[in-house]
Amino acid sequence: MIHLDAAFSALADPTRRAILARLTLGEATVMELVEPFDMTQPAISRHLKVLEGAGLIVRRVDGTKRPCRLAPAAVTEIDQWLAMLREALAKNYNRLDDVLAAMKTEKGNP
Amino acid sequence: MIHLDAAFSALADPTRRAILARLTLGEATVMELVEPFDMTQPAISRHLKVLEGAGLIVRRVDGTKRPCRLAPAAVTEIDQWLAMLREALAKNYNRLDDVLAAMKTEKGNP
DNA sequence: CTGTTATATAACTAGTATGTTATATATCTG
DNA sequence: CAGATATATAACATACTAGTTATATAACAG
Repeated sequence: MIHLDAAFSALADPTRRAILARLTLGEATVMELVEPFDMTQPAISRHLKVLEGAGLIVRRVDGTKRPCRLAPAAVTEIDQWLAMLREALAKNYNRLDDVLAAMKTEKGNP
Repeated sequence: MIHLDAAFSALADPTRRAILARLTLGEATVMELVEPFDMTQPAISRHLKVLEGAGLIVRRVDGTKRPCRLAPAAVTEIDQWLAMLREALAKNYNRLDDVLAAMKTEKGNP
């Protein structure tokens, strides 16, 4: 679980999430990614570096271009970590005493 | 998808992830959460505020205590958003041309 | 070789995050 | 009521983030 910090942190930025959304349509070069986002090329380049460092994308070299595409590594790690929360939430949902205790204190205290 | 920024950002911090992990075992008060983390109480209180703002936990009032437990809201949103990436990754996995193109450029360029 | 295109890096600024200590508030306990 | 306990808030320092402009590097086109 080495990437978790970097992965969640990378996903916390809306520009980076938008970049990932764009990449679901397929590979894109840096300039192709700069275009839709009203932002300078160095800014996007750094976002890409962050995404790459987090294991969310990979890049290949194609002449002077560096096409990016989605990578599975980080998503897998995140999924595994979230599984813990999902499991606990599912369990709590079935424990009525929690719910009842919450209702009791939210209403009138004795 | 209002919480996405806050949720991913909240999860980016290892202390907050550890708090959530602790909460999978069940409700805990602020002081109970302070204890295992070598950090002051105000620091934990703020982490809890962040987690609550992100929809990752909820708190009830029990006298002078404020027990926290996991909430499903944020996890659901995150899961929905990640579904997009998972889907795209699954699709790309089947597109051999991508893989071949990557292999070609990674080896010898003509 | 020269100019152009694609990308990366450096240096800087402004805003935000995270921790600390000190203090306020509210409930419990005797 | 008085003191103790549980939590929140304020004020502050430090460090990180994300953007900018200017510049470097490297490959392509002619």
